[in-house]
Amino acid sequence: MLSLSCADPWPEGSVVLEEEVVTAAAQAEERDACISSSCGSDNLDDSLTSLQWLQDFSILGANVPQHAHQQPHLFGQQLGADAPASPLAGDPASMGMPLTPGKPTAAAYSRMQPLTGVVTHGLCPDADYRTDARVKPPFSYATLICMAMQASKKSKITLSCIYKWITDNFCYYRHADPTWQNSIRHNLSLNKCFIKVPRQKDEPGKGGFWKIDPQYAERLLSGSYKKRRMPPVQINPALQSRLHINLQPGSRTACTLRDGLDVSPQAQGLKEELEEVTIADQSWNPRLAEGTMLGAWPVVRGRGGQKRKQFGSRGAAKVPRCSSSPLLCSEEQKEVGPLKGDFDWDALLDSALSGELSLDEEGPLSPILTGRGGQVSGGEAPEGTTASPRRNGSDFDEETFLATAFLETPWPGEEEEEQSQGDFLCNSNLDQLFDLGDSLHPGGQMDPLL
DNA sequence: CGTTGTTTAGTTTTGG
DNA sequence: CCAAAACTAAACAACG
Repeated sequence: MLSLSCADPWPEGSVVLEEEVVTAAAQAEERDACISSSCGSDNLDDSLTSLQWLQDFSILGANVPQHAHQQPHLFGQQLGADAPASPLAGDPASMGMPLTPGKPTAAAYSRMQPLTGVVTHGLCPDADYRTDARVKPPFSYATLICMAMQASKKSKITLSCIYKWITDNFCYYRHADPTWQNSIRHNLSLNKCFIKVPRQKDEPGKGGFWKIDPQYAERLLSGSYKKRRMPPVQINPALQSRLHINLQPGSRTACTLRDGLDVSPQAQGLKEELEEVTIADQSWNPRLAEGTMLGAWPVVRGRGGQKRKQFGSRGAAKVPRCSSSPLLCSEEQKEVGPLKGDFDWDALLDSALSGELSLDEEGPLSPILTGRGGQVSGGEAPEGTTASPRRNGSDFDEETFLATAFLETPWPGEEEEEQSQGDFLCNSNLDQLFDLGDSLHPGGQMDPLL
């Protein structure tokens, strides 16, 4: 019943490395990072950073042909289609938005698509989630949250930062009904993968921080994941109605990648899956797609959300359509900095794992057993033992696992944080991870545990 | 008052 | 067909 309510797939106790101690230093660090990012004055260089990232990414992809198909080029988009010079050119509403510079923004992903393995041919080149408000990103909320977390380069970020990252990187959400934020919050609260890190009393600002529960990152390595494809592309109803967009269902999304998918052997197997997945439209890395629960969307999903609910009931007014929105307080604006669109699953995982190993950003901390429940700031009995029925995260793990897979190599240029977060997932480890992944999905089969 | 966080409940989609 | 997962909606409390 609950969206993320699946019982904890992993019975083991949850070992949350870090106590919910948000040290002043950590906070300062976070702020600093934020300041130097999208919210900062240097954000004007968004395009440049994005390109830099893109380039780095492509290079990485090239270096790792074996896992090329794992590259996050899910954002089908033609290279260059989205001129970095105009980050949100396609989104009038986003004009002036301090796009999170550099790093894998949605657009960046789309841009690099052609540079990455498997899904580089005949894939849906039109979808640019960063600028196209009509297409709902194929990411689950959990994935979006994780992406934001990863992008922040910090193991923990605020809710507002998550909002910001999402709105900055996904045009759809800038125009979508604000209810998605409710879903984000719901996800954070419900998903076992996310841990709430209370804000220190002396720390100004509202709400706490959120981080990924290391135990889930760890479990990613165990291949404990299932797959589930995301629903079909959803046209932003709000935007659509607002702009009276003349959508041509299928035109944008109806693309196949059946042609020219000659990649690694593994890709072969994936290809089938891919076809299955992309047959409908969305085209991107099958693996990533699955990992992130992207997957094809067979049909335009005219989902119930709006069906059941009346817009404007109560959320309509609270959502900022633009990153500079009132959604964020000055402090939070800064926090968003690190979000720069930096999306490195490796780092994310690394961070999480490191955290578990007391390598969390907040400094060496002794691993602390804590229950997941955000409230649990201290140590609580391993929740994993008592699989909370309301907790879910299986897919998240899957997503993270897979997402991490393609990002086997750290982003060049991301050194700073990466290093600070430890090298737990060094190449060797990643290799293992990938090996596991491969072994788990022979022939494209993604359900080792199923 | 708005944001944040929790919780409950219903709907839709997907995979087995 | 069923269960699980993902999503949506909404009520409500706490907090700044």
